[in-house]
Amino acid sequence: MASTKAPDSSRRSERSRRAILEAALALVGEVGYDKLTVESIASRAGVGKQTIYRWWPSKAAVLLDAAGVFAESPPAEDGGAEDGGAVAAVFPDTGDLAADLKLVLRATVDEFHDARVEAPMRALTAAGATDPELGRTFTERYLAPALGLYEERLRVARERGEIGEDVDLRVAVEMLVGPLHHRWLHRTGPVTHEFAEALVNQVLGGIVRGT
Amino acid sequence: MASTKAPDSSRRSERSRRAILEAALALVGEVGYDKLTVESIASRAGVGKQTIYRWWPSKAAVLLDAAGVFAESPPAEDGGAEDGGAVAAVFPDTGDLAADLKLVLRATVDEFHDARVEAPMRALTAAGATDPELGRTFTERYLAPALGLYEERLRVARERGEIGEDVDLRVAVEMLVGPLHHRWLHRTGPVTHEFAEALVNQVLGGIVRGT
Amino acid sequence: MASTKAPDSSRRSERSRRAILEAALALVGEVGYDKLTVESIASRAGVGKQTIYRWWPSKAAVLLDAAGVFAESPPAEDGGAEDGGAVAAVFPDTGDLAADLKLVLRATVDEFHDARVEAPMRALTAAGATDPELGRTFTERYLAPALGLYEERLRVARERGEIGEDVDLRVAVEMLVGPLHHRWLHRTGPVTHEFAEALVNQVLGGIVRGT
Amino acid sequence: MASTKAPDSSRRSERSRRAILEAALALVGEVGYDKLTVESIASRAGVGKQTIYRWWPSKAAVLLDAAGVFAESPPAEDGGAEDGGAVAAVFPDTGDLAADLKLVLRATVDEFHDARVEAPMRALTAAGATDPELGRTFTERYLAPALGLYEERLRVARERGEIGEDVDLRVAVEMLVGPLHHRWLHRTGPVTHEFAEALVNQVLGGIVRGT
DNA sequence: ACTTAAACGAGACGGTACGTCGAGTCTTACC
DNA sequence: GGTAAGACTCGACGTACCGTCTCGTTTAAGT
Repeated sequence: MASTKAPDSSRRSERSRRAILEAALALVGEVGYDKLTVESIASRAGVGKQTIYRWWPSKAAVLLDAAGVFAESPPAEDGGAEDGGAVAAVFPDTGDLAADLKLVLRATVDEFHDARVEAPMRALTAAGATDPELGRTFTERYLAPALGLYEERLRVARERGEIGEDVDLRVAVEMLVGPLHHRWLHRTGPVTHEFAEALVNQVLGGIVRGT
Repeated sequence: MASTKAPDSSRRSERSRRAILEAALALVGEVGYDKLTVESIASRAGVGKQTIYRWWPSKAAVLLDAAGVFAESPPAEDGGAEDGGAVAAVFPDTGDLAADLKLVLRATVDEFHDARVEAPMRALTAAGATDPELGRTFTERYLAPALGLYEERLRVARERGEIGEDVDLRVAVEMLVGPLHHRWLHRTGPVTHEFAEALVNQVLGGIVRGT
Repeated sequence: MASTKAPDSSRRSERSRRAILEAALALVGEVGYDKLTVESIASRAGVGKQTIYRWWPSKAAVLLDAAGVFAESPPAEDGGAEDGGAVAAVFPDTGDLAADLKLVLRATVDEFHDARVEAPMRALTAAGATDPELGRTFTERYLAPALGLYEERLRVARERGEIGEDVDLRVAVEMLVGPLHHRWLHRTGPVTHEFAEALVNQVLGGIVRGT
Repeated sequence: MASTKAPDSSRRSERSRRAILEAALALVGEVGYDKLTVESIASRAGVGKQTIYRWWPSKAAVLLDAAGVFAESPPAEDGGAEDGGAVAAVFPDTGDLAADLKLVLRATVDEFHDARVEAPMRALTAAGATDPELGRTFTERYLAPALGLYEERLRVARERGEIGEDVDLRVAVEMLVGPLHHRWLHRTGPVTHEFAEALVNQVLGGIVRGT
């Protein structure tokens, strides 16, 4: 079932692979996505251009993989809250739904302010907005799993009777995540811990005047 | 006293201006943002490249203006719900807040499915994600005014006592708009009228079990 | 009858044209034909690559034109013996055929030793050997006219009764020019004035023992 | 005492060697010298690139050896006139110098029209024109021995008193061979048996009117 | 026959140059 | 002086080969 010209991945140079991903990550932070060139990645990584084109179809795809490098190892200094890469992580469950959500959203706010995260994130968002295939991959690989964790936590809450039976959890997840992303992406207001907390409060409680 | 470089806008060719904006709009729909080139816009518009560079700093800026052309005249066949361009429009106020919000969000859903709107919208979102200046302009010119209309409507509702005194209206607006944009942008789920309605219901009522 | 994409030669930059031809000529002398690259020509000439590709189909074609630059003007310090470029020149006719031929062939020998001439000549010979189209052009443009001058001089000599009626003049021309080129090209022996003179003597008189 | 890098030629694969030479010969005929690549030779020969680089320094060197394959065995159907490869052959000596020269030159004309010979010959001529080292080798290996045979035949003729004492035989040889090569290489005229015969006649008899 | 080191096929690697595309600037002729 | 046209310099594209460098896998000489 292999494609007609697939390179032999067993002979792939791990050294080059990492150098490329790290160069891409560094450069997108330095010069931005539009001015990021495959040539500059190759040169920074000390690699031939062909080695990039052999394994990735576009600079966006490189960045997509590069984003995954985060989750793997490098800046893993703390012990658990790396929910951005959010592949293997588990959502906190202290029993207090509001507190758990606030914790996670506050962490997301922090990530949005981390330049090492923001640049590739904006780059991938931009690329995915325009290129459906890439967008789909990005969503499947990183976004959907993260949203799944939210949903799971909400489901548990519902089983505990904390959430209404008729609530659509997918919608609820997007109510938590969407506004934060929206404000960050479009700069419609300050992205702060306060915003995250107000958001959780209003999502949980609704905005209409209580009876 | 005229500066050495400022073009004299009084002698500007309106004919060329419109041709350029329409060509840009048409082309972004046909080939996508990445493959949209200034040269192709010039050629399609029957215009010299210099005429584009004289009046706009980048292809994104052209698109930014082109998006405004929508609101002005061409596809204005219906009677009120053109909130995407949303420059001069007024938010409906039938007295029923939920119904009004659903009406507007349903119209937004429809716009998201209109190919003439979606391509430039994604293009501008992508461009704005990466280019802060352009993003800021996009937000100020189109997004902020639209959000302002939401906020105004909510403020009226609060004055009527329908909304809690301690609700942050900016946050509330983003709770309505953010999830819809998020789902559209990242394709995390179907963008439907049902989604819009469930969203309004859950935003207004919250998701925690009522006492 | 114009081709589909012919550039407008009336707007061509003469400055760039000369810079390209001179750079090509200089470089082929410095690094040889095989290592001569279009990129290096462009860079040396201070010109975009595209400007080369716009006007010439290959580096060989550039060199072909560059060879013509010789005949035009630059190293024209003397007053008549520039028989290498030999486009407008006239064959000497002092009345003494042998002397005239020796004069010209000696000049050719000198040119073969002039590095400014040898490098492009070898380059064009090599390119023409392999690329029939280019070879044909080279022959028509430079070689055939030069040979024509020889033939003309021989014809005059025949009219004076100095050459046998049944002699094929084209063959005779090649008997004069071929051996010199052959020895130069294949390095089968020293290319000297003595060789040129012996050649003329033996061509005129033949090699079989006189009756 | 064995050097660190010299490959052990006793273990060399004769199978690969022949496959490479034949592939090179076939390919240079099909695509020409410039487009002939080491990679294509390797692929056609079913051989690793390294096996070529281990034994030859360049594609020209491969071709140089490949040319020798001719003389060895494959197209040797006739009985004597294979003077192109001309390694072990002997010049005919029927006693009639003119006839012998015409025989050989006519055979050379035929070879120039044989596509299996022409392509590699032009390739090697081109390569040798530009690369002095290779050119020297080509001349020493193939050309000089062939010219030596001519010279030998002429020397015999001189000893028989058929050729003038003061004739320079090296020059005479080049008078026979040079014009033919020149006309073939530069396409300055038809390369025919008639040309070969006129050439021999005029070389022997000279072109000035007999007293 | 068994061992073992070199040659082998394959092909990934760091590079250089290719020929093309488009960006943004500049020039020319026209209106 | 704005405009259509398009040539210009520049930089990046994605591809093709270069010559080098591992990888297993033959394969043939020496035990």
